[in-house]
Amino acid sequence: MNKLVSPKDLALAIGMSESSLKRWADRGLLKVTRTAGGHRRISIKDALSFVRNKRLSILAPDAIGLPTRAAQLDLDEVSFNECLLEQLVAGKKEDVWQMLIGRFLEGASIAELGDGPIKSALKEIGAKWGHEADAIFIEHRATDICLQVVQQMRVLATTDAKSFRATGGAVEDDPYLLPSMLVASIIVEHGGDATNLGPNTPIDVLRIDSIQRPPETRPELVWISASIIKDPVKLSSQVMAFAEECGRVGINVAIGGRDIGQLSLDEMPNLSVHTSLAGFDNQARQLASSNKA
Amino acid sequence: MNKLVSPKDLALAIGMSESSLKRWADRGLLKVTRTAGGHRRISIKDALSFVRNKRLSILAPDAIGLPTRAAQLDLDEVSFNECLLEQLVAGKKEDVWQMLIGRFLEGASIAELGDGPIKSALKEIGAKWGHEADAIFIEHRATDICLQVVQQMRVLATTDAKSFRATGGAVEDDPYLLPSMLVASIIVEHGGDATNLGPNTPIDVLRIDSIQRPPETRPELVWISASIIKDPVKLSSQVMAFAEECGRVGINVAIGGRDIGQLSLDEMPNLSVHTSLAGFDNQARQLASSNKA
DNA sequence: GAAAAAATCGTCCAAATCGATCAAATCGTC
DNA sequence: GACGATTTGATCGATTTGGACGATTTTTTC
Repeated sequence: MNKLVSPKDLALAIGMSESSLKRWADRGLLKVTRTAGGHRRISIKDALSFVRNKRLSILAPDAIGLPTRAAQLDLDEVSFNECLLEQLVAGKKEDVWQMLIGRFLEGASIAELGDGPIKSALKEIGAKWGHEADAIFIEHRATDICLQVVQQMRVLATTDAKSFRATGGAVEDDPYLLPSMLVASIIVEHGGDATNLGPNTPIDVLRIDSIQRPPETRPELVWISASIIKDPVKLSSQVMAFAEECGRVGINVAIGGRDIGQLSLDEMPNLSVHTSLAGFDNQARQLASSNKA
Repeated sequence: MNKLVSPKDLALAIGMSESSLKRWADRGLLKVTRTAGGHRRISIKDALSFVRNKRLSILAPDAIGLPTRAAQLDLDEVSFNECLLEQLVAGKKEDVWQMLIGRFLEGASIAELGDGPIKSALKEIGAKWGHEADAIFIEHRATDICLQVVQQMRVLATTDAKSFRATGGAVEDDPYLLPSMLVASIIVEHGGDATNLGPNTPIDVLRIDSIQRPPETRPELVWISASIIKDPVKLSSQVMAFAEECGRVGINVAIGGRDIGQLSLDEMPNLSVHTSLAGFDNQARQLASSNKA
């Protein structure tokens, strides 16, 4: 994953000329290191970030040491999702990695991938089998694979400059890691600084990292993920109270998750209820752009 | 810490050729000492300053690192741990990242870092505060930061060739992610192929990915992490039964974790009880080397 | 301690890359 | 379509890199 490639290799991989690569590097569009003798070397991470930013596609993955991708360009969305589900069930880590990271590099957003293939695959996996041991096995393994991929996307999307801050996690008694990790990654993708408090995080804990902080260090957004809700009534009132407190100090609250429908939440100007990751994506984009100005 | 490395090691570590390293050394760009017979030797200190100076990135840390033995507790070690604890409590993601990944790149093994700074910091965090909201906040945030770092080490350590296979996870009702992730990373560090089934994984689920697989695809090692044990008696008998079944088909079982002392386990040839990550580390090393032959 | 195996030496050379230059291709505008 | 501005791709001699070689040193093994 962390090999160095030459400008020629990368040029070959993306079907551009070596001259252009060198020029882009010299103009700072592509991060390069130099050998002691002055030759340019590009880390895979920087190469991939560049490919994604420039909206290029990798035509010859093997030129930069990436495993050749099975012909997926001609796969329509439905069969892509089916194929991913198949690989996830089979535990083919590398194949899943290639499929998802491939899409990511072609410009797909984390939210798109999370709402689409990942969500539908995990939903299918959760639904098709019961709670037998083998069902749990498939689910745990698939979750671990997805976690690794999402974490990798988070690393690939990380930039130095942080445009806004956000904190969040999954509610108490919700053990799911992935949704909250996805939201954190989406925030990072938009240049934000995300603190993911992970699964099983009571609202009181979110309060600590938001309202109870000194004003300058407060996040601009708090996200709440609720895949499993034990006590909808209690959680509803907790969220409402929390959102109101946040509203008084100008913090936005965004909530989403599989079981979000069980909550009854009043309308509030600073409270967004998202039924998909796309909602978080939009909100993150808005926050990022408003902070840039 | 006065370890010497050869040009080949350093070349491997930074992804350059041995020839170039030798040439650079002869040109005076890289400080080298010579053995009596004329072989070049480079101190880690000089190697790192060279790498920093040239802004090269280290690709294969294990090439210049040695699996060092028992942690040497000098003053530096203590203040390093104190500093890490401080940064973790403050939530300084980047600093923690830099400290731990830095150590990793300098050659520290994942097991060392897990047994040393990470374990002591999280233990301290868990102990010092009670179960108030702010304590949970600190703990969740610190755990997330450590998880990201360990995940990244796992990626950095990943190689193509897989020398052996292992599967494992944390026992039922144990929600902790980190220990099992650490073990998975250690396996990968030694060239193994690790399937981490994550927290809250019943023994029956481990059975699916081990004994119940077709013989050729069975893992050679199953690890069990037990940070929290709800029913020690039941778990003991479950583990014993599982280990016995594994023994019959030649699978090794390794168990460890904070609350491992609560279990009463009989001696078995294929069952290892580890009180630290170093135990897993050794076992992984043995498996890797025996498979290479 | 001697023999065998592995690592490193210095040297050589083909291939890759450098920076610079320039013609061709592409773009935006009129 | 014409035209200036920009981007791209190709080419050049000079330099750097990486792999190969037999000879020597270091490490491992018995």
